[in-house]
Amino acid sequence: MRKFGALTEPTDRIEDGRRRRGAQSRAIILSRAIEISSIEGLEGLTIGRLASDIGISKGNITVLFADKEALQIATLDAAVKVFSAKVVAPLADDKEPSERLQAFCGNWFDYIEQRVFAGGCMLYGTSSEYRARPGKIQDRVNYHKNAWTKLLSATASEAQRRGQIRHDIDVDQLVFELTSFQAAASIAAALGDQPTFLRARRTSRERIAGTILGTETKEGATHQ
Amino acid sequence: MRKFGALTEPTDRIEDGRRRRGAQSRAIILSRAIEISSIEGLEGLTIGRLASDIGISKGNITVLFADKEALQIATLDAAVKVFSAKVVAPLADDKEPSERLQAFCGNWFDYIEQRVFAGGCMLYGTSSEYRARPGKIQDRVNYHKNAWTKLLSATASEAQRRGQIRHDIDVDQLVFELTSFQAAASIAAALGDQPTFLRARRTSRERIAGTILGTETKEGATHQ
DNA sequence: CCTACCGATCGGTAGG
DNA sequence: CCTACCGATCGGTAGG
Repeated sequence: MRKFGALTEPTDRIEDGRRRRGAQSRAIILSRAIEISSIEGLEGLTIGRLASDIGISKGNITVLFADKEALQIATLDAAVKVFSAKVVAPLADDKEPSERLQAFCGNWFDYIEQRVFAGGCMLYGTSSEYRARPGKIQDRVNYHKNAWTKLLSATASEAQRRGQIRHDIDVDQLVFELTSFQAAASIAAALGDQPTFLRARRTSRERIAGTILGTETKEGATHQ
Repeated sequence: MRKFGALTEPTDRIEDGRRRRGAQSRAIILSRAIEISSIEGLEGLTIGRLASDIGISKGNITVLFADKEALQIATLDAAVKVFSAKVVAPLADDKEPSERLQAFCGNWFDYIEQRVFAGGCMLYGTSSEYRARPGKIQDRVNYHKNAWTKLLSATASEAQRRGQIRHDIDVDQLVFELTSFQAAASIAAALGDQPTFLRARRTSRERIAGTILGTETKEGATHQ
């Protein structure tokens, strides 16, 4: 009897649009939640303020996210999704791994410079915020941070296997340094400390270039 | 008439001990305030919890610290005082500046390892917490962070003038890297990530050693 | 029996 | 150094 309706998806058995509107509300809530928690932290996020900012009821938020902790985790996940779309996704897999490593980090600095979030990178902000507070949120932060770290490590290792990165380079050491510079850059950007931010970007670029064999890069390998 | 009392200082014109007890209360309050805010952040510090933890009234705290922001700044200052006593003060001025630079950073890692504060170094924790929140607290955080950065820069510059550090070394670059590694180490220590903490300490030590001329250090100058 | 949303209010606690 | 309150807001939930 029922055909594909014009306004309902085949998987949506409810035809009055409640499910669709729910997804829309979730997106609006998370967008504002990211803005707030980028500046105030995930602990600074409150259901009441979030509701009044958007112009909806608190009950609406509770019904969509169960409780505050679930909202905080959903906010973190949504922020990481944006990060991933800006930094990770644009990279074509057909690039050489050494170029991809440089591009991942380059994209990261671009994404910070574009001020996608007012408080810099949510990954590093929440990493500091929950460093001493064990729980579900800390676990989720570590999960996301490890995903980023492992992406860089795996890319560098692949480059090393292909002979693009020197064999005496310790990949874990390289990634430790790169993420340390990113953490410093994220704070510098939020503080408006442009010189430190630019120094971090330059340091990252040259640190990677200094590990690469063969082709001389324009930046040179003048890591001191 | 009044001579130097046994229990009162000459500057204390009130002799019934109120000023002394006030200072004692301040010290007790600040000690607990540091413990709380090291873990929960300065924004996670609340007057009510602080009072009930110690077993005093909220009014007592308000009377000694005026308002919450003043309490937060006093807590930050008190934490930095502990940091300074552990890391900066023990160093004799008669040491060579290159040794002093290595010792400042070595002391910093020791102080983190000793878990003086549960949440690592308050300087880096608050630097992240207030990165996007302009105000008196952010100003104070920047003041303290600059003092630490400038201490390292001045020491390195002095070492360079005396020919102990290579002339091609950019001191600001060196200090940027050292403080980036410290920030990463502070978070790693709070998270219980010992490998990353040890890597940060080793990286810092070798980064400094790699800049030093003449005498070969035991660690070598194998910065890659 | 489900989801989405409302106005109102729950018990507690915030800074002052 | 205390109790006693205030205007407000917290996270969460009631009935409709």
